[in-house]
Amino acid sequence: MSNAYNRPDQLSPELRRRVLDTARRLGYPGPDPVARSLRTRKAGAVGLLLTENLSYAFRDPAAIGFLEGLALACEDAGTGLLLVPANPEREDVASVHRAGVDGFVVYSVPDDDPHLAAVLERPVPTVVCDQPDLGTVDRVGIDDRGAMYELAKHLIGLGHRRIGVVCMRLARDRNDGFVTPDRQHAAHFHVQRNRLSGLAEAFSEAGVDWSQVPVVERFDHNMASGASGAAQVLDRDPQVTALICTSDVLALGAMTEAGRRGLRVPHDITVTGFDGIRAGEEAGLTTVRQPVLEKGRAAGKLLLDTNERSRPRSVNLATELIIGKTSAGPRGGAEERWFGP
Amino acid sequence: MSNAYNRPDQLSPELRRRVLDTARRLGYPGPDPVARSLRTRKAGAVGLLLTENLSYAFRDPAAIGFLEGLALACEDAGTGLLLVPANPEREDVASVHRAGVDGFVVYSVPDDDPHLAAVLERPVPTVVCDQPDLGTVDRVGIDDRGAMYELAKHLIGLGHRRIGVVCMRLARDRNDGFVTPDRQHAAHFHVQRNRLSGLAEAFSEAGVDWSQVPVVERFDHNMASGASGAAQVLDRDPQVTALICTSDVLALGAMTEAGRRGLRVPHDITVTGFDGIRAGEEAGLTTVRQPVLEKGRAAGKLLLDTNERSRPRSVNLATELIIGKTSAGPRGGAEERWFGP
DNA sequence: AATTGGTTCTGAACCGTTACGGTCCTTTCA
DNA sequence: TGAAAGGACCGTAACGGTTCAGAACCAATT
Repeated sequence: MSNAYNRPDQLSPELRRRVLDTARRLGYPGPDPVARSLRTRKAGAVGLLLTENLSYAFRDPAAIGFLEGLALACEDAGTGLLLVPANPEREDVASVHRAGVDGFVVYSVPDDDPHLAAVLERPVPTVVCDQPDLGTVDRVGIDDRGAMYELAKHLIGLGHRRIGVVCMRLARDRNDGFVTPDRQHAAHFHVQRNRLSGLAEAFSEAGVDWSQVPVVERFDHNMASGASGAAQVLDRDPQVTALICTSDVLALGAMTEAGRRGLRVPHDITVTGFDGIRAGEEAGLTTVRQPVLEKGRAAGKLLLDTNERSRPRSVNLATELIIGKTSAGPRGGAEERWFGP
Repeated sequence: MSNAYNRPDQLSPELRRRVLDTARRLGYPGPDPVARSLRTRKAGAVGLLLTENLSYAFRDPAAIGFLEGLALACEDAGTGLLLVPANPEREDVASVHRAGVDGFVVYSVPDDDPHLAAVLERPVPTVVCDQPDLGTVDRVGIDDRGAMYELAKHLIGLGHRRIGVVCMRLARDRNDGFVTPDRQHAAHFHVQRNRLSGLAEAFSEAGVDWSQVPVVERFDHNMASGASGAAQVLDRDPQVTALICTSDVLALGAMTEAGRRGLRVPHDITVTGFDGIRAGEEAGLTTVRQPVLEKGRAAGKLLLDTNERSRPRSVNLATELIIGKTSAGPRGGAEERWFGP
């Protein structure tokens, strides 16, 4: 039977025809994919674990880019891509246990996420993305710390010393508000922790007391969060000359808030982002561009690469500092004078 | 063993602990999801079939919205979402056969697609989206024909009689160029066929000879296609007063091309789209808004609804005509005079 | 005629789980 | 004290394929 479907060369055409005929007559719907998977130990799909609600993946431009790249790699290999529902609110990891997949890609989850732990217990290859190097599984990421350090150096060169920061969530608990240095240091999101640490290092080197810098955290990642985060920073210290956001989406929201307050960007205030999404590009945002699509594709390639893997591989992709139209010297600062009246 | 993991009430805590202990000691990685699926006849996932390359789904705003809605529904039900790789170039339907899923959602594929046929042969519930009503499976869609008819009536009311059309691919073969009425009528994409037919009906009623209207088809769905399609129409007949596009993406491209030719929208030429995507909204595009997210959610709900289903259900969602800033009366036409000098 | 070689076909084992029914032991009540 | 009832535990049979060993058959060679 199995041979009739999958191995036509093993039997005579005549028998094959007869088998298939009676199969159809009996209403046999073709080999069951699950039974096949059990026997062959191949599911023909890779699982994607996201910390956010599944639907969030389709709302964040950077996540969409990552998905596109990952889908590209899956497509090339002819495997399916299973989006695993991992509600961050619940501790329920059953969805991870139930996922019939040949491997997992884990995208930007907090390092203490129970879903991540559940994935690592599964005896299948795994690639983590935007996570710390676990040493046991493959990793894809960028140098968040170095990239942010470079961006900070740019701002310092422009003369900024009094700054504010708006960042994404730092842990699984909701904490919309100012962030203590302790919380920054202990952040469970690798990406955010390293971006903040890059900033802290650069500004500390420039003589800024980092513990006095207002850093505001937002749980939800959307423009509204960027706007309200910027508002909170500006309420605390209206004198800041630059708002550094750890994502473009937040930065776009921050620009909205600046406009609402009559602050011109970059004349009155500098705003920077991170990611290099399309909307930011159109707004001329100063940011760090990271190859999100390539990141997804690299993750997929790593996972689906059947070659002998000696030890876990770690891939760092290159980023690019984009100097846009949203950064300039502080009001009355050095840069300003070159063009000013 | 199974009970220790899944049915703690069936055995004493002491035994459970002992079982789990030795399991860990033996390096048992937990129940195998595939074997479980085979036994319980539940895969815990639904499959999504797209006609395009998988990665396309993450590039088209309307598709992204649909995916978001579908993901929302899956999330609510705690099921995974398997993206089935169905390369339209190849006739290879193995990916459909290999997909271990409890049901399929089929999104906007040509009605003669072999992948669709393969899905319908599988003994699992199916929901088709933006497809003709097959009578045998659930369906979700909109009244493409009626919506486009209404949009056409709006343009006719403005005074447009000399129009051009840019549409998406009408069949599986690439045919970038003008479309004969025959090909329009025989289009294998339900959505495109009905939108064109709505247009044809409205303009015929207004005394326009539809067979003389330039209709240009583009295989790839992106802004560049919209631009080149518009160019082809305008080259054929520079006198057209309105460019009707069957999607917002194409319309945005058409507007780019108009600008390139020094044509002001809507003063010199009217451009309309279909879908109601964000970028179109920002551009003030006259279009038909369809609830893409709701469409995805409805498809998921229909599929995951375990209630007794009497006969296949068919859901039509409401659309809304959006009169934007890209439509006005033709040059020197009636509308123009009201505001003109 | 017996051996060899090759092809086609059949049957059984196995993949890892869950569902089900049976055994055994303990408790309860007449 | 004995029978009935109930709970805990265990063994086994599917689920539906794939794979592989070997049987059966036929033709060619010795």
